[in-house]
Amino acid sequence: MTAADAMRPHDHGDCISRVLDEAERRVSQDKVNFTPVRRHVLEILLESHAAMPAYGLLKRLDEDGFGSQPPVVYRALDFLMDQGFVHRVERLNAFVACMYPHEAHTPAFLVCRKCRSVAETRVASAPAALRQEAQATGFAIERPVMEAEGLCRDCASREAAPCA
Amino acid sequence: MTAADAMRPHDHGDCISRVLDEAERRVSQDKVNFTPVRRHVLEILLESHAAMPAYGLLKRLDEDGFGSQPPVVYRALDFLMDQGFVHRVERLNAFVACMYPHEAHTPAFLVCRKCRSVAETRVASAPAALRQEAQATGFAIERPVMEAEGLCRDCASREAAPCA
DNA sequence: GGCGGCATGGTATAATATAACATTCCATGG
DNA sequence: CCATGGAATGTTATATTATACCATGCCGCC
Repeated sequence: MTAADAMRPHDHGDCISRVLDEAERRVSQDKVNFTPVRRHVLEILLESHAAMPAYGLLKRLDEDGFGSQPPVVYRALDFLMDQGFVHRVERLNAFVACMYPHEAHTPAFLVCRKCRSVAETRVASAPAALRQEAQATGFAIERPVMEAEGLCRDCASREAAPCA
Repeated sequence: MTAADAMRPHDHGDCISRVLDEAERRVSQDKVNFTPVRRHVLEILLESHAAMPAYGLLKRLDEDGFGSQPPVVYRALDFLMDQGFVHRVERLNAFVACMYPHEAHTPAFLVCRKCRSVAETRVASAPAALRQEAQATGFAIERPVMEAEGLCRDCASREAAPCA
């Protein structure tokens, strides 16, 4: 699935089960502890390709009978990010399920400033200019952040014809 | 000045006056309104190459006799970002003075996760992979965000020899 | 059994950001 | 001259995001 695919209708059940399967596989392999809260947070995020703020997730957790306090969701998110199942979208202070949990990658996002939809794509590494600068200054890059804020196709057409 | 230079001692008064001069020039040219609060926020940010959180700036504004309420600083920052005099570092929810206010550019940052120092460099555009994805999905990129979290040279050496 | 590590539950509070409304100043046109 | 409208500011209140900290339970292991 590419980011372009994600923006079109598709069999979303597939996304969910592919990712969850991968998570389960890793659990048994790496002995990581895929507890109910953690799993549930991932499931919620997988319900859509949109980024969700921590407190949106927390509300869901509460409704679904898990804890209702901030640390609950932040702990689960920390775990899921460590495992690479979830990414943080810095521009939004929000979180998305990773669409490529089975392959190491540097994620990059297209973030619509209007509807806040998020498309994930993979890139090989940080931009060359940034890597060079890092090299020159002795800076060790650990986590590149690549995001682009803009307008998705749908919002752009709505902006062009505001009467719609 | 390159990011590498910023990380070394240098005549910092030069940085300040170069940037302020440019700001003044643009003010008269573009008829933008470089009011005292706005100017003071820029001056504070120019005091160092570090990123400063909004409430750190606000504290300074208050001490220096400008307003003490959040909107004061956020409005000034919005203005300065529109003018390209200030960038927002998403990873830190913090702000830095731009080191290249006289040239249009896409900024990119190296952000130390330990000391939170920030080095700015310029890149030509968003990474090719992201631009391609945008093209494919009809997404219009307006503001690329490129940051790399990691360890600066100083913090790395301190981490290696924690007894220091 | 006791100990250590890990996960959880929870309180409290810190840090970041915006909404909304009132006021002032001043350029511009009637 | 003065009305009017835009831009900047002042201020209150509140929303949103995040972490510090302490207590408890569970489980594997020596």
